[in-house]
Amino acid sequence: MNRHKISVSETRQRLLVSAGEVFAEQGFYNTTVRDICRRAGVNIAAVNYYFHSKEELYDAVCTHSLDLAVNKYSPTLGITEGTAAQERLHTFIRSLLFSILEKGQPFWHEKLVTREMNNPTMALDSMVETTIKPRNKLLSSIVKDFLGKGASEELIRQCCLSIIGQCLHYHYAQPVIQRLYPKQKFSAEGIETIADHVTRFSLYALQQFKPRGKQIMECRADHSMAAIRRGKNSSKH
Amino acid sequence: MNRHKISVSETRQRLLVSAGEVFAEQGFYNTTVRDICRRAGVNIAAVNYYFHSKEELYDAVCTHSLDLAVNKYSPTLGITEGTAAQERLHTFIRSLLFSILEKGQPFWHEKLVTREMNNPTMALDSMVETTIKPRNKLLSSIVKDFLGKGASEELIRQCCLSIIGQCLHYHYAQPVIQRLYPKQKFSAEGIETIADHVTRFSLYALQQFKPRGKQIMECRADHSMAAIRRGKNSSKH
DNA sequence: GACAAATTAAAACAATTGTTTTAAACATCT
DNA sequence: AGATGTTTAAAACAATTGTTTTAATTTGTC
Repeated sequence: MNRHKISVSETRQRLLVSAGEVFAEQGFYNTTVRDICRRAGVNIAAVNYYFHSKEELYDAVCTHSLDLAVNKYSPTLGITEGTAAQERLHTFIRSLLFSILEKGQPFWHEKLVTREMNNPTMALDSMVETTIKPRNKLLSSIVKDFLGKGASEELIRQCCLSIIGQCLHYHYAQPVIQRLYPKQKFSAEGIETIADHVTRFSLYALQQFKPRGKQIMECRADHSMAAIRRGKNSSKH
Repeated sequence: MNRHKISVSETRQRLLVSAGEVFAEQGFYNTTVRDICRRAGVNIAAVNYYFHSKEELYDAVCTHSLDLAVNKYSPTLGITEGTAAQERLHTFIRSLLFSILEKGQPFWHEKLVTREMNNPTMALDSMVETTIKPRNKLLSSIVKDFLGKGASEELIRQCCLSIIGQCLHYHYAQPVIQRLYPKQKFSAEGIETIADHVTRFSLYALQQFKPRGKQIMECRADHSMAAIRRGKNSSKH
């Protein structure tokens, strides 16, 4: 009977994978269960047999991809307390960009989240709690390091939105970016370049927002990014 | 007979208005012709009578709203050659933000374009030519003023994307911004505040990108934005 | 091998979509 | 007023969606 549920029927897993692929790519509303089943090589009825509906399948995909995300590819990764602020910023931006622009299962969740931000389903509320708020908190702490104690909550929030906005734009506007700049590459190499720019752009701005004082000199510092770049892929073609 | 086509049946106009409203709000795919007709107080068959299909109705809305946009509310408005670079930047950002965040007929077109950028239909290609490319060219020229002659095409492009990205984020991520910051207002007053921040943020970054030289002092200048603010609504509550 | 449960397959269902048909209502002109 | 062309209204159509039903097949256990 149901003594040992070994291999919860590979069909279920196949559905989960195919659904993750399509949902991350096209979003909830633009995806049909027939498409999912076709890719999974599975009968249509399977989605209602294993999950009870398209919605619950989507929920399953969300929690499953969240598991993958937090366990293996959290944007917090490598950002410790001790790290210098500008490097923490760079790491944050880099991870975010990779997770929304790179293809592949590990990055499904961020794509789902990014879609939800723009085109919500019933899953958004939980995503706000599990993913967006923590991510925002992390970025806020980084921004705070730049702006200092005196910075208002509003300014911090606005700067966070400016940074996130720059990143997500490459995801949201991908169709038109491809047309405007056909040479724009979204390979790993290309994403690194984008990350470098966004970091530099934001760094420059943040440094200027800092209250008047000693940083007048250091804000001019161009070696800030150089220091970040060094040791990664300093010689890129 | 068809000697003088007076008053092309108010129904057609009602359809055009309702369709513009709904398309701008929900995009092409999420809009049903039944919804459009209901709002217009018109029979379903009317859309196929006056326009031949949902697609052609959408096309009509696009060209009609483009007319309104270029004739009355072009983002070029007020940006002349002589104006100071930072004021041109502020004007550009302000107009863009207003046209995607404010409600109302005059701003339909930018909302349609913004939707197309993310979720293309057959209309995107023409929009790229008529709206996006010109707008990009304008912003590029402004950015160039900041970066100077020596700036590479790639840097200019990246900075433009950073600026546009910051603005459109407020449109794209509106559902989640509302949840994260319930106090965020998108009234005219609120939009002005956003425009001020995005301008300042971008200004600071651009100034730092400028090749080394005289601007070391002036980049620190906080009065740049103050000068812009002055004369608009210098005392806001 | 036989029986029971779990899984798969095919077909059908109900709801929604854009579109078309059909006829009624209206307007215009002689 | 009556004929003619234009516009509206109601209903039906075909295609697509998520879901369910029904029966066939496979799997596990004795």
